[in-house]
Amino acid sequence: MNQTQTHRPDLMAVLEDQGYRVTAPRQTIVRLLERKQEGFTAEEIIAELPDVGRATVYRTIKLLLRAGVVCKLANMDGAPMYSLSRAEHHHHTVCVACGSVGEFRAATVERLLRGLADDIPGQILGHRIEFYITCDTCLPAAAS
Amino acid sequence: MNQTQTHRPDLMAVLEDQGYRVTAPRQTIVRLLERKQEGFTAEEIIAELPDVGRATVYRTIKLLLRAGVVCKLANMDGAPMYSLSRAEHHHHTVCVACGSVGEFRAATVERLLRGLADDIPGQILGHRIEFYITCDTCLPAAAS
DNA sequence: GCACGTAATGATACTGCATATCAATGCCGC
DNA sequence: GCGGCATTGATATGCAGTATCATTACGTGC
Repeated sequence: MNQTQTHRPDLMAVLEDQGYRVTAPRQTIVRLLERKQEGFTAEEIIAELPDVGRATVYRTIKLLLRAGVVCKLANMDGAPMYSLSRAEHHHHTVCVACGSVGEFRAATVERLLRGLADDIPGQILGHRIEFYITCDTCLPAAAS
Repeated sequence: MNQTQTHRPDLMAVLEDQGYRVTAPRQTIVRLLERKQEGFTAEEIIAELPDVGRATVYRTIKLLLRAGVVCKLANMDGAPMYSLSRAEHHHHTVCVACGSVGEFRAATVERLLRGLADDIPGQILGHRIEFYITCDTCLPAAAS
């Protein structure tokens, strides 16, 4: 539950472990992502890397998604965004002001999920839980 | 927590209350929506109502969204869908097999939200909670 | 060190979902 | 009946993402 703790994985190594080649475009993308503190959109990455084709950007993001080191989420409007993930199973907080994405894995959530199994008819396959916040850093500015 | 209980609002009356005109296209759309048992997509509505322009369908859905009688949600793949809403504040279960949307408002969820306020840095503005399930009706078929 | 096969790339086109534009129409009050 | 605003729908556009496909790069076996 510490938002500032950043265990940043070596994304390229992750891809390599999965048997993918280390190529120049992939390294370019991955290096950019590793520097991102906030959530990001695919189009943003594409714009920042004019020398890499859009297909490659989307492909690489998809590889990272499958590898579990990147998460796809949505901002409050439902627009898609991505964020690096550090923990295994977690949920997200998205600051509507600065776009920073936090992860939390409160024990209460997991307890809730177990309790809810009785409340929900049928078999639970998956869930989506996201919180939209004004983060501590943005709160002072928002108050003005 | 009763999925089959359907208090179906008169959608046209809702729009009228907000000061919008009762027009033929809007009535056509609204009548179709009122018959929907499952979640639906905008394109589905557009396809079923060839005489109504797509802009009008999207516009009407947006009016209903703002009025709070329709909810926008996402299926497990993240594809957007809509559903009529009956209760005030609730969350959704989406059956991945038949697309039926259930609402639940388990007390545990609200308790969770209050407890989480301490865990999450900053001020919570909103959240998104969706469960993807195989509903009781589809379970037998899924087992085969 | 070369040839072959597969992985990867990127230009382009396309799909799905949704909004913007805008001229035409319709309804309402006066 | 007229002036004005709400509404409509055809069309264009935008955004997110995938499909296609010819070309290039890589790595492995020989």
